Amino acid sequence: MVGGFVVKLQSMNSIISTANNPTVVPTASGAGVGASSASSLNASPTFSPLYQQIKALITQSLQSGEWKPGELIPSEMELASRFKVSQGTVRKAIDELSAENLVVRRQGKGTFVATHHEARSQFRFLRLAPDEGVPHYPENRIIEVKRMRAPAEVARLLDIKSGDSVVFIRRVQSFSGVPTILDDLWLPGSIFKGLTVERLNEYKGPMYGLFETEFGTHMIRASEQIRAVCADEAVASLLGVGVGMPLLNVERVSFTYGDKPVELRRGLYLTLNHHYRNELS
Amino acid sequence: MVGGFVVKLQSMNSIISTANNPTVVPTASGAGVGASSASSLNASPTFSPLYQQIKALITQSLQSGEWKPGELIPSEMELASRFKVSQGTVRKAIDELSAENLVVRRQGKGTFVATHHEARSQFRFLRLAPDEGVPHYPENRIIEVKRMRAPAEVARLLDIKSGDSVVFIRRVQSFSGVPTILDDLWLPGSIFKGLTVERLNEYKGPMYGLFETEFGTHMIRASEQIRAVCADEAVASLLGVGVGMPLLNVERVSFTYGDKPVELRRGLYLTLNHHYRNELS
DNA sequence: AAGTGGTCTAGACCACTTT
DNA sequence: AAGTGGTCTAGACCACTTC
Repeated sequence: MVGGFVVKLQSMNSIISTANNPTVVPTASGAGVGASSASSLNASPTFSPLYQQIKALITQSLQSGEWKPGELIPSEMELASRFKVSQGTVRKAIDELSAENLVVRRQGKGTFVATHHEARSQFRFLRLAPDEGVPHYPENRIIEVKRMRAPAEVARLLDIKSGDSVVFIRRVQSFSGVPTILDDLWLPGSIFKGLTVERLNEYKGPMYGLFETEFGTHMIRASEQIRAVCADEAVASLLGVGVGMPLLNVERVSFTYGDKPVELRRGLYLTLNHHYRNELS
Repeated sequence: MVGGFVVKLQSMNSIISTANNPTVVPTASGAGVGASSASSLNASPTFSPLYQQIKALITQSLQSGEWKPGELIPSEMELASRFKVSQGTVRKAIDELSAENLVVRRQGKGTFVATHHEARSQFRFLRLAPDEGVPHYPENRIIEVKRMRAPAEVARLLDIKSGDSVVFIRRVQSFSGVPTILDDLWLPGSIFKGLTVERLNEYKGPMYGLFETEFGTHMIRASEQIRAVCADEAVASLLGVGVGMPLLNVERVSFTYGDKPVELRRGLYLTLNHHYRNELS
């Protein structure tokens, strides 16, 4: 990435009225971004503010891997000169990226690409907390890893074709030795080639860290649906509880850049001594 | 509120060093920002940035009822001149208040105090969504309203004394005629005087709207803990399901300005055709 | 001392709403 | 036309980190 490709305008009107310019105005060195075509007939093409365009450009660099998780990105001043905009505009773009947890600012040091290898955001995606005491990370036990063909429902949620290869993982997580979470995961086979039970067991730390480091896939957000269910025989046996024990059924779809789904997870949570915490604001 | 009492500085150092000023300095005419200097002793009492102080002042006006829910607050320019700071600083303060849903900006019209009487934020605190189709608001049936003395646990969560008066409400909410939510609520008696089953039944719309309008208490955030339980006989009967049916147990504490708890709610959700939705980001 | 992000200001113009 | 919030710029200084 060298030249800034940015459209400096806030609305279509200004351009049109000023002169008979095309709907897109290139800045010093480039053609426009978000410049929806140079069509003469424009049915309200909705332009973004400059900082939104800058934000999109930065996000592209994150997605393309130009800057990898944990790495330092260019300073605001440097990005400003690269994109030929003011530092304040870059700042506003990064403000939003920071609010969305895509990057992390550190005063005096710079702005870093967010990573799952940090205690800071360790509990962002682990919502099960103990009723008493402080949260801590569970122990991991991999039950099964296999490749299979995606059932229709799994394929639909992962946005792949039914029958496409997926990696299936079953694991049990325990707190202080007490089995509490039974997770079933389905991962797109095209992304997670070579994922084995050995690699999963070798890896200490959060699984999203492994996804990030070993498979170049950084998860940035997830959507969950929660229901109450009863343990059947198989589940009860794995969690060491009686059949019929009420459990939280947490179905999660995780996304990477560009709203691309990269994980489907079905968790069964035992909530005798833990609870799913949620802040509504 | 007339004069702005605002400390224009970013750290304690500047104050102490400049002179033997008190820790708070009124800004008659806008003394210099960040009058830097060398300090003799840094006790590190952590000063807030100017915009945080402005934010706190605005929040006070919200809390005191100077501006009521739904009302227009003074424009950014007016607040800037009132507090003797720049418009940009007021803007940054309001940016955060807006992000926290305490106020709502409307371009061209002004900034309004957030209210629960709006379709916009109707589903902010109703997280149960249908598995199929679009979300809609449930019908309400009040089962019981009574005053009682707060049990120890209820008192603890509401931050009142055990035995203090509380209003207890039980209601069932239905979607398309199907009973789905059984709510038990405990409200501090000191705030909710004169709350009767008639008033609850008269009132159409979200209960937080009634709290806001009739009792001057605006709920701004809530904390939930979710568990899986099984329906006992009483619950099963009210929800029209069999004993042992798994249900979500959602325990909520709601807060108004100043992190003051104003509601304790225990909801039991039937999740056969609905789910609790949650976005992790 | 130099470089980074964080705060504050001042001014310009745009987009939207109401008068 | 006037007033509001929204965007963009430019410059100053502060706080923090590293050299």
